[in-house]
Amino acid sequence: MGIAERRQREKELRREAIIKAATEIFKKKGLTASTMEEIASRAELSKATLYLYFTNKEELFLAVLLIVTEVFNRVMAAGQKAENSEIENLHALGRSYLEFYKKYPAYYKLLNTLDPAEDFNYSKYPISENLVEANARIWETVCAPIFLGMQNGVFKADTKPMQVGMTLWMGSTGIINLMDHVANTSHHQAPCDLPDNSAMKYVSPQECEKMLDDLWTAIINHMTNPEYKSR
Amino acid sequence: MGIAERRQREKELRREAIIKAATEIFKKKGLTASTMEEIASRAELSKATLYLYFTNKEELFLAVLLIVTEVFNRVMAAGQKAENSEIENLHALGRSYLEFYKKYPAYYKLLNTLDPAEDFNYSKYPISENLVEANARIWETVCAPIFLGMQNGVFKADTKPMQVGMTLWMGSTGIINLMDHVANTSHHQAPCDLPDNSAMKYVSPQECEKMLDDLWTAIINHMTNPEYKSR
Amino acid sequence: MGIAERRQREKELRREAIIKAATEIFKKKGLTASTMEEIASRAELSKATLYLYFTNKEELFLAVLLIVTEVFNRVMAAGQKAENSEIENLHALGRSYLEFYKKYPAYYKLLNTLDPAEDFNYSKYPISENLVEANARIWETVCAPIFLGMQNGVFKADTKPMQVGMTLWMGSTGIINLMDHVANTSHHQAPCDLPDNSAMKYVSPQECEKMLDDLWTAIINHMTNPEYKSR
Amino acid sequence: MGIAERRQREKELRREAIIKAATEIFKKKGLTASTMEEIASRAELSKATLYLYFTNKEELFLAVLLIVTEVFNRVMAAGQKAENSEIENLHALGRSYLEFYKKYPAYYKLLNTLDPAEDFNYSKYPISENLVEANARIWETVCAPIFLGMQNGVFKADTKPMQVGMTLWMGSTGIINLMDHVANTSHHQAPCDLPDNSAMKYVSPQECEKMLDDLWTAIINHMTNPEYKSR
DNA sequence: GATGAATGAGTCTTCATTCAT
DNA sequence: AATGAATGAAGACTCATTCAT
Repeated sequence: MGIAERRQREKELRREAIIKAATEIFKKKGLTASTMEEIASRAELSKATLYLYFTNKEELFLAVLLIVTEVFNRVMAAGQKAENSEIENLHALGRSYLEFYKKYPAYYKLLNTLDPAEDFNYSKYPISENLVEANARIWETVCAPIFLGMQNGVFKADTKPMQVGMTLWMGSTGIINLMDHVANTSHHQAPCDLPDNSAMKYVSPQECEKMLDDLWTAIINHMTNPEYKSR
Repeated sequence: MGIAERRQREKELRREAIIKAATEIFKKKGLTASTMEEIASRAELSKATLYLYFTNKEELFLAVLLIVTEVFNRVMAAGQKAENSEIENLHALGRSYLEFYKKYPAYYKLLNTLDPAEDFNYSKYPISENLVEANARIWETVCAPIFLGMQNGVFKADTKPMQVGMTLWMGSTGIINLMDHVANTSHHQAPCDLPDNSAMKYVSPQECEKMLDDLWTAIINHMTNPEYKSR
Repeated sequence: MGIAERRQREKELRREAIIKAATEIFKKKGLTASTMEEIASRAELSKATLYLYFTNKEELFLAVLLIVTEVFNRVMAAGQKAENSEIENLHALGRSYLEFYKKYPAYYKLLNTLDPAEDFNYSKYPISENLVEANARIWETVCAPIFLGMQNGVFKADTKPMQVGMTLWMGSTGIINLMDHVANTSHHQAPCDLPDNSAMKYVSPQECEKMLDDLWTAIINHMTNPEYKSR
Repeated sequence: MGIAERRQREKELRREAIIKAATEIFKKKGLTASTMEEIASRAELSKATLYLYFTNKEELFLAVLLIVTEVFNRVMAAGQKAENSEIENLHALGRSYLEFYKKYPAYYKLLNTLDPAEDFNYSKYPISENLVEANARIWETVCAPIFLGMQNGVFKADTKPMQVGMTLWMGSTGIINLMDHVANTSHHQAPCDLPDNSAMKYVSPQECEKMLDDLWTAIINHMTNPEYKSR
């Protein structure tokens, strides 16, 4: 009995190893420029082996995307606690997003910089359904505290959940992109001629985190009914 | 005007035609997936001709990027007027960014969704210096009113220009991305199960524009000294 | 009967199952285009198992050919009866050939439409000797009544057995091919513009059988000494 | 003006060179086992060049088939003369077939031993229409004298043109195959144990030709009205 | 004995780039 | 200056075959 199970587990592990390798390569080069050869070599497997686990490059890409999205969901959901206030849970989402970026930078990058692959027909692959479902779950997680808050009267009645959700989302993404940019280019020359007190030239990661916090605070504050405002 | 000059002008026109064609293709497919064949055919030229104007695909890509950046600079600068207040000029930057997106969607997309081409060694190409320079000019344009405002006492002394600039930048990008996303997917189903008053389900482009305006207002307000605040 | 014997028998059965599966696939796609994967799957075995019974694809192909040839021999021989006249036995060969086609269409096809695989060095495989031997037996069967008839004075003394044999052979093959062609294409449109009485457009299988009979009759008649002619 | 024409002509020549090379390879190995590499190398061109002239291997194969069929048509039609009797023209068809085999053995082989490529969807390629048309023309050529002869009362009224045509066809093919077989194996050992007067062992090419002639004579005679019979 | 898993060696096809005209 | 033609160098994907269990 144990043998079959071990086999199964090993197979699962190998699948994950491939996905891990693929994640790195896809992150670096995008779908088109990544080669199965390179992914295989990074996974220390032969090219042909990849095809035992995935029908082709596109499907492997979707598998990667699915894992990334699921991990993302997990991280986001982990911060949500039923016993916390909606406001607290919303703030937690922001922190979780940041945490996700820090813990899985490759995943973050992949999620936010796909190449524009116009002819890629996702829907051809069964796995794409899981992906769509996982994406929907993201939105549910993000919007849940907003809805709850509206029902409980914490947030204003005219709040538009999707709008708020997207704003938080995109805004956070913008700032985290900034943080990432800063992290990766601090050793380059200054992008423009600034006055001499170069202390102000750059935004530190810490400052970015603060900006992120500010953004969420501002937006949440904006839709919170006065009697629930804390800060 | 002599023959040589006409020749020169025709050559310039052809170069631009190539860049125009390349822009469309690169936008649709990114650097790697675009082919010289397709670009040539769109420009109604032979593949070989492209190589008379650009040494290779990478250089053509940089040329496209340079044009895009320059147009962007032009649009951003066009809204700045010496006779206007710094606050007014800052707001104008936000409006110009939006205008750029609307007028040159292909350029906008290119500027914001490059594929991650790690091996692409820009610096190999002389043209990359122009690009770096053009990028620097963006920052100068964006930061100029902030600096000026600080010197004039309109903005708080502890304002960090780059930080503010980047926040405006990334935040705006986030919202415009959102708007673009909305524009391209408004016919799809709701991404999650929302309550029945579906009026609030989607963010309209108009709402996005408002969000953008709010963002700028909030940030500018934040750093403006009380005595200069208008709204 | 002991375990070893049962084992032996099971092994034989499995071998035959593989050959059966392979026959179908080879018939459909020829040697090169057939894959071990497909054969294995049709035999409901794993690919690796095939290699327990055959050293490689080529040898499996030869094994199939050998079986086919042996079955062919069996069918041809089955119609021959020592008590019958040579003329009767010759006619029986023609009927047997037709019977073989009808009973084992896949075998027939395989025997008559091999792909031209020039590099395939049969002689490398021991089994090829059996095959050569089996092929020789075909000729013996076919030529035997001719020789006998010549010895008995039934057939003319200047008859050339091989020539007659081959003529019968190839002629029959031609007609059976025709029959097969007709069977597989009767639903298509007429291959050329024929006059309206389309009754004559096609050759029915029955007509083909008649043609076959006529061919044999004509050839046999041709070499039969007048005093033995029956029809 | 001359330049463009020369270009055009050279291009046509190159196309033919590729088809020539492909014919040889396809004849030897069939569609599946032939490689573009080998064809290219035989044509003394690079692999990629083949793709300038044909969209893929299948289309190249069809192009080869089309050429072969057209040459065949040409050879068959060349023997037909309006001033000759229908009987004479029918005989000429048989001679032309033999001539085709002798002059273009590779073509003959290709036409008669295609591999069974079940999934090959010919109709996908525009060129397949030409092929279908060329095939139809074969039948028209073969059947024309039969029809004419029937109209003129030379052949019996109950003659079935297609049946006769196919019989001639397949019968001839059978005999020519035999001839080819003989030609290619005369150096092998005897396929069976024949008596010592081995003079009768083999059918000489000349004998084959005689057989062929006999076949046609027999069939034509069979359907000819008595008053027109010559031999 | 049977098989799941792995892979080396291709094979088709594409494409950036060069070159003769 | 422009281009048709040619090709070397990849890259996705396949498959016969091996091997550890």
